[in-house]
Amino acid sequence: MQEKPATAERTIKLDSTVRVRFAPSPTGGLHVGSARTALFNWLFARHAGGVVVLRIDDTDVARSETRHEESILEDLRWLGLDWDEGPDTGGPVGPYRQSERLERYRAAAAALLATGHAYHCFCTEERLEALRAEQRAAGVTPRYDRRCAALSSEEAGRRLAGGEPAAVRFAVPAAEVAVDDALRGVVTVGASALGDFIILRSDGVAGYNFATAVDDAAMGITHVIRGDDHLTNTARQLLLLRALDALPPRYAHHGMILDPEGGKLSKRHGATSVGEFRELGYLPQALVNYLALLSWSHGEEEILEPEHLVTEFELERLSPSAAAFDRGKLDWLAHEHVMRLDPEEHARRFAARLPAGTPPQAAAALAAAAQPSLSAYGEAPAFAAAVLEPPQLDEAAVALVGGAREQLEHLAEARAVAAEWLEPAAARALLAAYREWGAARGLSAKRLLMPLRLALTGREHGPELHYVLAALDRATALDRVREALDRADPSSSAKGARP
RNA sequence: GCCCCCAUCGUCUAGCGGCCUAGGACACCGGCCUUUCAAGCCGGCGGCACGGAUUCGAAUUCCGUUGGGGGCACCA
Repeated sequence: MQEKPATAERTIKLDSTVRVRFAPSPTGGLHVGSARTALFNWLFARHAGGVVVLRIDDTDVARSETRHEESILEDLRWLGLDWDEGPDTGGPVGPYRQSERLERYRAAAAALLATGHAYHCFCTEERLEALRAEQRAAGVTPRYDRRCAALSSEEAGRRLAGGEPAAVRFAVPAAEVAVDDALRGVVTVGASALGDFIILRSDGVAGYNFATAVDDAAMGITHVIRGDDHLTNTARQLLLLRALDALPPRYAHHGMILDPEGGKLSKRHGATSVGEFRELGYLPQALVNYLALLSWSHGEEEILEPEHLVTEFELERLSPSAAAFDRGKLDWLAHEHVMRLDPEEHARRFAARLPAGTPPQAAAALAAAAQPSLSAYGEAPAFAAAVLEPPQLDEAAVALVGGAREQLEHLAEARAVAAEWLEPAAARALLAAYREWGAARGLSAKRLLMPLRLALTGREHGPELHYVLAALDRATALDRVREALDRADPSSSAKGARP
């Protein structure tokens, strides 16, 4: 018996308002993969002027935790992905936690039982496990053998009345299911690959596919954008929706995120959760931009702010293939976003990452020095420490400093009569005068400045020197120069130390 | 094992039968700038997985192979 595609004749009304949902499971933090899926849904809905629903899929009672729900909401907010209806805000089709909707699932299951679309199953876990092992060994797709479907209603009723635990299974029709995917066209899944799955566990809690189908219908969800790992689930949900006589949403299955080697994304390759990227100090708009660019593109433009993404997003341009997570490209994009940030906003974020007690003048100078090169604010402490922490000069550095005594003493004199703190511009002017003075004596910029850098920071590399000078107060700068000179030639310290 | 999906530079992608001796971005390499390292700017390297078929013409369509990914729970 051939059956026509389920969705073809049941398309969503064109004039209906777009309604999408994020449906995270609170069994852990928000993964970048889930965040990207949420982002696509959000972009699609916001672009269309639609409604975003946040639904907590917490039917896994054993693994769901409130603290995870809270952290997911926090991560979503941090990313700027807001919702119109959800467990915190409420809404017309609530409640928005599946654990609070169990009665609805039971009622729907009862309806399916009554119409013969579902049946009670008394099989034990042990039997099911053995069955699966057997099937696997025989090289066939493991699936329920429908033993309990053959039970007469009298017998089932008798066993139920006797208190025997029973789950409810959906009777999958022996036909093919056609998923009309927005990105892939019609994908046909043989029902033989599905098996009669459980819609209500023996403890009375709904299974994932059932709760999802019931809620997508009850909440008026018009579009479901999700990873292609859900393709076979979609077939199940379509069957369920049809049995429930409900209109299915439009589905779009995008590709998944892979690790840099093309495998499954895992911790082995660094941060994988939104929370980790936040802690590393990435700008949320940068992570959003990067995630959007994995599987989606907009011409040659790559650096896009969230508002821009909303106006340009088109579902049809989502790629059906998988994409590897590239930390290098994320860092480049993040860097671009840092450079575009308002300098004051940047300085505020930078300073917030510095140790307590860092002088504001130092923080300001270092922030200005760092803006053209940072990718994430987690880099701030090390960037600042390289300048602020007492310098450690090695032998070579000491020798270089010793060879530049005259220049350094001249610079120290100039610094000694200047303000306690120098703005970067003032420091730059001071250095310009120093270079002029040196040039008149035939000293190259390098011979003037490298010894100074070494004396001040002990390092060959670092921010431009005027920022270094601006980050150190007068006393500290002078102490460092004198100390370095002292080490170069202790005997001349009396000469070197001027009032 | 069975079922499903995917397949353009190392990576993300543009390309939707002739505008393609395949464009952009990251990375990489080289140069410039420069007190250093970065950053920035300029240039270079580098790809249609393979085999058939359709067509006057294929990266673009179809079939197969190979490769990768996903699914196959009283998890979601």
